Amino acid sequence: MELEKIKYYRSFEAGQTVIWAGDQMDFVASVVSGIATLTQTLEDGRTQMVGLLLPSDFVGRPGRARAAYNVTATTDILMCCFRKKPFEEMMDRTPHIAQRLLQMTLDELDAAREWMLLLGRKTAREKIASLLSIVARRDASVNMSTAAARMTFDLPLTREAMADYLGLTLETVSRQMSALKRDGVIELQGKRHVTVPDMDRLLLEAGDDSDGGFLV
Amino acid sequence: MELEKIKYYRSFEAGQTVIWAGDQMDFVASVVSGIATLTQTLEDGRTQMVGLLLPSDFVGRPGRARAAYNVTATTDILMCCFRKKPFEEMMDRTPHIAQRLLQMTLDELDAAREWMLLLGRKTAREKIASLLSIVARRDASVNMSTAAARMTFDLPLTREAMADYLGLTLETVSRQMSALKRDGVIELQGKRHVTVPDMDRLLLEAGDDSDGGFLV
DNA sequence: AACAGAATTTGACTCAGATCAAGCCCTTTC
DNA sequence: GAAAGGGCTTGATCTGAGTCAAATTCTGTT
Repeated sequence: MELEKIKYYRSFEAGQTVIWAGDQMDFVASVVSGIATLTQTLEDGRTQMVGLLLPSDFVGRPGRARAAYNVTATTDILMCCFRKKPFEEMMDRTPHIAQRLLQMTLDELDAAREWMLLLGRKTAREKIASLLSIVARRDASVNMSTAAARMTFDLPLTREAMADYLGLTLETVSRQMSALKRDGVIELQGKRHVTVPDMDRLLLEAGDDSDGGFLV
Repeated sequence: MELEKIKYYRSFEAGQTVIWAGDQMDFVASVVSGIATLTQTLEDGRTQMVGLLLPSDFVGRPGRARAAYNVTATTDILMCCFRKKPFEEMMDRTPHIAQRLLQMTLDELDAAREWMLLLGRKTAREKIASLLSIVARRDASVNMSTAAARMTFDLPLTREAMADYLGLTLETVSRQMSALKRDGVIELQGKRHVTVPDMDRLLLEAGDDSDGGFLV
């Protein structure tokens, strides 16, 4: 594909900021490996994560000069970048790219709206359960494990990052994790490694309709 | 334009439901006049508005059979509809449409993310002030009035709809409206007609960076 | 192995916003 | 013009999550 010619790679270490909101951003990129976060902040420092970037996710917006959000590497991360100008020109010539990007953006919009419901209306416990089931689900799709059975994964986020994602404080996140553990909904090996003995139970705690339509 | 040939109009009265989440949806549409809302609900009835549809906004998703959200007319509304099948075929043939749709979707995504910050991190007072400034801003762009001066508009939403948008209860909305009035940030003529004597003051109360980048 | 610093947990207390409960203000309607 | 109902306001009280403040556990380092 023609895109190959204009791509290059950049890597960032865990904790590094990839882009600051408001900065000039002359490339678009997609995540190859690792995890990054999109965050917004109020000037007094309150911060809200507005997106989680997983491998294959796209960053940047054609037709916009400046970054709208902070992008931070949560783990070591490798990104595949395209200079924006050539990318935009190619998009004009190759309808397929715009269509693909449209599908991805619509998926992100759905995920954002799902998250609005969570932020606006769910309790702290439901929020935590929702986040855990999303991470579990993603892991399941990668490891093609069976759906409702026992399930194990690593949390890719610190308690603080979880709090920023869920619109909570890190103390509340910690308390609710402890509560879910005490109630047998999850088991913890260390702080980050989680086992879910009964996925349906977790989904129930998340408060969604049982079908579950998260994307992220 | 070729789209003209497959379009038709539908109108709905204030309060009517345009589409239920989960329903078959064999058309896409754009709002001609009036206002509609996109809402999501948890099965116990908690509801969160995830989008506000104003004239020129687009509803529906190419490549998806069922509606993801409830769409409700807040005012009498006129929509311009296209049957989905022909619309999708046309999108394949006409790259321009996909590109235009991509821009609109990216704008919606930005708005959704701005709203995530509001839902996750703002206080009730800031939420109300934010909503008022968005409505005021939209009105200003329609009526091309000057920016920071005295400004007057009608709220297109009931207190309950405001609550669903902001992730609050209608009592809290009412109390905060009263508080903003008491503090001279807004003036009320009746329940729905609002005057903002000092737009900068309102923006300050909304807690955003002073530049303000809301889209909706 | 002991130390330093970060990440996390836990406790005590506070408070913003929810809940429950009247009551008020408009329209509409009979 | 009385009644009825929807939309809104206001008050009293309750509570879930925030805040402040220590512990505790984990990790990497010297």
